[in-house]
Amino acid sequence: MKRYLHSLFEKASSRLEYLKDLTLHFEIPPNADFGDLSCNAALLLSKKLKRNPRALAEEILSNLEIDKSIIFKAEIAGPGFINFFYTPAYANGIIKKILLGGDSFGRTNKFEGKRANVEFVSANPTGPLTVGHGRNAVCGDTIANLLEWVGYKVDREYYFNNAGRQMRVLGDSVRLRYLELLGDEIQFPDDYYQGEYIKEIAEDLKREYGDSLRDEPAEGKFKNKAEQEIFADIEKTLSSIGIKFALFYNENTLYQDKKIENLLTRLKEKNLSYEKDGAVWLKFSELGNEQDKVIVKSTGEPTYRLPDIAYHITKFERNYDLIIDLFGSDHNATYPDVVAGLQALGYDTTKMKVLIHQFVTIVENGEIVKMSTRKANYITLDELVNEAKADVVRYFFNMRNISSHMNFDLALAKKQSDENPVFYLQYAHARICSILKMVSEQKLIASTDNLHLLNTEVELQLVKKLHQFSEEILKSALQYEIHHICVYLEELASIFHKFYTFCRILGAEKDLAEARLALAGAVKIVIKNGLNVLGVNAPETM
RNA sequence: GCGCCCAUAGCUCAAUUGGAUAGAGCAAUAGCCUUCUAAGCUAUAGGUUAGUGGUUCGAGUCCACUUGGGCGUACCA
Repeated sequence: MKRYLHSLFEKASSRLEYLKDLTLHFEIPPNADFGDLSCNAALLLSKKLKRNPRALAEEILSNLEIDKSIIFKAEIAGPGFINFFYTPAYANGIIKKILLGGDSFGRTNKFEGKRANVEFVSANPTGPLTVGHGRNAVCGDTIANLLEWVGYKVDREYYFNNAGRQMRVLGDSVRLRYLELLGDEIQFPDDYYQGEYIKEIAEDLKREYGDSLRDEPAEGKFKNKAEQEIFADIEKTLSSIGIKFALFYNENTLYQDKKIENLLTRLKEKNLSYEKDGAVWLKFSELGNEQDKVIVKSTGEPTYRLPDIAYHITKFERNYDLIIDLFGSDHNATYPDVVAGLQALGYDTTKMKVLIHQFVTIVENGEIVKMSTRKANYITLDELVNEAKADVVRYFFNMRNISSHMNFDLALAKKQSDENPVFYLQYAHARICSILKMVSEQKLIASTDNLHLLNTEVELQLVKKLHQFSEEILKSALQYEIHHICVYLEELASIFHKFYTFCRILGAEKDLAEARLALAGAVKIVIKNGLNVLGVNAPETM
């Protein structure tokens, strides 16, 4: 429909000069009295042309050659909006399109042939994933889904580091717990990993090797075993909420492949780095950032910025058209340096999109739970999934704008209460499935032959809501804002539940029943496809 | 101190490049199951969009300041 309206304005612009360099926006008005689509062109132009907006609207409207079979009414309202009203015949056409499109209705090929890389989670294997990681995991996966729905070929990627101080401490934590199991007296430092899982890993080692690891260094079997077991758990947790990564990129390979070394050379050649106090510094201040930062410590060890830049270079070398990083807000100070570095080296950073999500505040019994992997003070994602079900967890994280600070009330999540609207959506889907089962025993078959019989208020509303789905997908994908899908689905389900209450199928006259059946079938497809994007199941019964 | 993010109904959150009467769910109150699943529907109530000023035809949205919170601000990642 928007395409049609654009073409109308296109034609009119041959007579009205001022329409030529205007980017038109059609939006869905807040109120049905204002039509199905609304255009604020006159309001925008009135400022530029210094003319009365309503008069401008009159002039524009009289120059539009509207096809009455598509739009039966177009009128000026309020300060100068032009409101368009669809004919029911046009509106009903969407039902056929949806039934025809089926599982892929809503997909577009806008970005066909393009490749995207979405990096998310990227937690180092030092402990189980927490509820805090859940938001990153779910949102990242859903963004990847959305990109696939608009045509991208998407690689989900997990970046991790199994070297460095954190991992040394991890290995030594396991070593101490192992010695403890052998009966040694140990001093377990406060800043070591306190979690029970460390003891479990130590037990596994004892079972496997007996006491033969007494003189094993922390960074040998202890660290390796820890990494291996923790990573296995992380993958299992992710898989329990339907997330599977195509690629795991280990920071170590950057050293093995000499990418760090090469990067240092390039930075030096470009005169972007210098030595001071025995360390290597990068001239971030010259690149527009706050201050110069150390990239190689005086000990010879790189800081995280250097491998981060090297890592992103590999993404550019792998020729992605779109590179997405999803981080928690604790990274908001680090990514500008990485971007600046890449840009200085000549990479097209407009291909990159860094998304920052705000933290989840865990609330239990009215108190805020502070989480720390080190102190073993956390609630794992596993616990949450076990108690609240994967669908609830996914929906909960999907339904909020990632830039909003969200509270997660554990008690509520565990209760599986109506607080979580995912049931509302799933219930709508289950109700439709139930109807379909019923009618198959009768002699009713969904038909699009008599859609004009769908003429009650709620039926028309439902049809018009269906029109918006494809656009919601596209808009959400372009803005990387997944919560729009949830808002849309809740609105759709709400109208459907009204329809279910007021528009009976069984018992209605045959032609009407079959038309309503077609409408219900279309709603089922859209709800299922929407939930599919969110990674949430659409159950047939509840 | 400085930087980024945030503040909307009792609670959790929406609000389409700045647009029309700020909307949902939960909680509350009052109704609706002999008829396709009541995890549903209907109705009522709930707001100085943290505060003050500014920009303009028009501000929850943009700007300035104030207040309150989150995250950063390392030769940690």
